[in-house]
Amino acid sequence: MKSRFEEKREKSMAQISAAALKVFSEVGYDKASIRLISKEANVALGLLYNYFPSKEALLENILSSCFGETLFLAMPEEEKEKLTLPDFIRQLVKKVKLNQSIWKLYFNLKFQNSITKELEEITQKPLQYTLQLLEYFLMEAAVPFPSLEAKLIWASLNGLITQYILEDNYPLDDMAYLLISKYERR
Amino acid sequence: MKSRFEEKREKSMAQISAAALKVFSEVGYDKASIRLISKEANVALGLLYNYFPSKEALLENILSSCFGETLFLAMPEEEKEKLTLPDFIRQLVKKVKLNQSIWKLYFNLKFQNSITKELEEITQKPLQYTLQLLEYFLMEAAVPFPSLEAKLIWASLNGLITQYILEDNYPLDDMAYLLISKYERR
Amino acid sequence: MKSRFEEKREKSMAQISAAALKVFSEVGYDKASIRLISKEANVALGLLYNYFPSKEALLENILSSCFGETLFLAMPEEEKEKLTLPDFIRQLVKKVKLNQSIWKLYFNLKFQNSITKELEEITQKPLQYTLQLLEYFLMEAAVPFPSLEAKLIWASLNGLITQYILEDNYPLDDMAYLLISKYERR
Amino acid sequence: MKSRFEEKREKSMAQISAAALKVFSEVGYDKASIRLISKEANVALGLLYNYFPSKEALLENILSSCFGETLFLAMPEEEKEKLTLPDFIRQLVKKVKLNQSIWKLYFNLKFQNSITKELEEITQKPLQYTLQLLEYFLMEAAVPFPSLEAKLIWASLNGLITQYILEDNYPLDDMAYLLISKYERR
DNA sequence: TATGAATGAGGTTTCATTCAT
DNA sequence: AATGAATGAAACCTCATTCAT
Repeated sequence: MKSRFEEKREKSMAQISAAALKVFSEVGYDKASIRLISKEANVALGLLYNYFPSKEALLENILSSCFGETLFLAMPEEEKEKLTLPDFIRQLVKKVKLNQSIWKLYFNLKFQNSITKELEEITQKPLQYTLQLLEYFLMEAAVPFPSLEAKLIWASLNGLITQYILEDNYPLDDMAYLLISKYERR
Repeated sequence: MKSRFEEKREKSMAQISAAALKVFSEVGYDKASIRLISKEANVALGLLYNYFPSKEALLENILSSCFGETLFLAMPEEEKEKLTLPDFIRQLVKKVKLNQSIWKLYFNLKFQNSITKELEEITQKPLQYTLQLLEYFLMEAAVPFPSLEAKLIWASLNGLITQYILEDNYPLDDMAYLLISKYERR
Repeated sequence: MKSRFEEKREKSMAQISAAALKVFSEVGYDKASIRLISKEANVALGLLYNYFPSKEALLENILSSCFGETLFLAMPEEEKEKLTLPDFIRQLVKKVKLNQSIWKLYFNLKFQNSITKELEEITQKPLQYTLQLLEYFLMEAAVPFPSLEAKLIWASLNGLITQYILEDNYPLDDMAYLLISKYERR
Repeated sequence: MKSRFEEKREKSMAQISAAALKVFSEVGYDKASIRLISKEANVALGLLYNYFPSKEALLENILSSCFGETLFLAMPEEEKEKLTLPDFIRQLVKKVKLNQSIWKLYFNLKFQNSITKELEEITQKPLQYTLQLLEYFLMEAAVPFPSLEAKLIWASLNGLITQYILEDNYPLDDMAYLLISKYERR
């Protein structure tokens, strides 16, 4: 059973993390001041430091707890075998739509050279895993140059995601459908 | 004929702009301090303010003088008619390789919500023009859904560009070739 | 007979006081955070404020309960008459060795101008008493300039104590012996 | 010839250093806020960081430029040979009177455990040199246990200095005379 | 034109203290 | 009595910008 304090802790941590993710993704990690985050979280300026030793640690915590899930890292082996490329894309799109903030934050960090070694470790694994998954699908489908082709699909998906993130009303579903159609019958 | 002062002005402005673009793209706009820029430009700390009223104005100047050229805004109408999609992609790739910094800066700003209305105006026109160009090619080639398809190609190209910018030794040429091959004979 | 609550009170107060003295003397009063003190005392962060209204009050309590004893304030008049200067020095040295922390804290406060009027009152009396004691010894021994001489001995002792506190393996006993030898046969 | 800027630099650095030494010695290094120092120096809050990379660097600069001189480190060898113990003490006293602040700061740091390795290096050399000088005098004068005796004199002098620093109207000259008299005719 | 010293608002972080439980 | 989450003032430090020379 959770103690009274544990509950408060978790509630506050969740509030702060959520607020931080929101602010990080909205204005960028660097411009997201602690003041702004705490205001967004409706907590006092210094409370953040009860839970996270630094702004950077807060970032790492958010990424490590969220980023992997937005890709397919957690998927069990047996499900992977049943998945097809179209499924994969459709599911990825669904996940992206639910996790716009984390994707925006990720690209923000990338284009800011703010990815430290710790963050690199957190983000690299799911990304590589995704690429391997793509290669696997293409090999199964006997597509030529499966590795190169996987890279292309991944780049295209990345492009779609960034457009979707940056542009209001981007027709992500249509685009995904179009992309899928290119790889369906081979 | 340019006066001696004008020459000095232009030399200093060029030095500062070049240094600023370099630093902006390397560390990101926000983390690029005026001190760092002036050091990189080998000029005094305050000189920048003789030419640009603010850091943001400097950014605008850089983007407005460089960004359009990296796309096809300056291309005359008659050349446009001779261009084909594969040509377009190849040339775009070439331009991207020569202008990595400006692209990196552009994405940096985008993912930071640092694009003000002024910057939006500067960057939007070339981008829309590019999309129109793509649509034009696809209509010429009688591709179905030319508008949607143009969007997809553009997203894919964006994806390739971001990968190229962020990853060492990304095989951009191979990827571009693969992308082209998908649209060549239809 | 003490109630259960009183026992708890006293135990907690003692724990906190002991921990505070340790931490104060180790890192200095200013840098000794309440968090560190409570951790050292194995009590909750806020418990301290059940017993002491402020950090400063805690300090005052510690000094007023310890500082006097490390000098000879508590000594009864009849013992004082039997004491000689060598005895006094030997006993002082012994006390200093047992109370390094309190001495270190005292000097820490002194050199920080953190001695408030309240603390001044607490510390001044034992120190003056000690000086009077020294004068008394010297007058008994018919030393010329007993008052000035007392000041010199006290300064020398202070010097020895600070060296002992600040330097590992300082030969305090040898030094005290040497000092005694200067005043023994007169 | 000094440039306009060099002059300003030096003037500001001197102002800041002087103010810092004053404030450090008055309230202690830790409690001496940058705000207070800049107010005392009549400069803006941030100017300090044009000249010193950090508060600690400012401290090091002050100590390394002042501390050595307050002892006898700079004294040439031939003068050292002409010096006697009484001379030494008299001169030391004179120097202490002129450099109360630096001495107070030194003790403040010592009793705060704020002496870093860099500061240790800066202060240790002059102190050791002083002790060696004392030993030299005592050996010349054929005093028994010259090394121990040097330590005692040094401790006594330290004691006198601290009393002088901490107490208004402490009769330092009289005390020094008395101390000298103990070592004069041997 | 060019210099860099100077300014002060605002960044991240610490910490004495309060208070609901 | 005891807990530790919560508060916000104030610490050190950075940096865009101004300005006298």
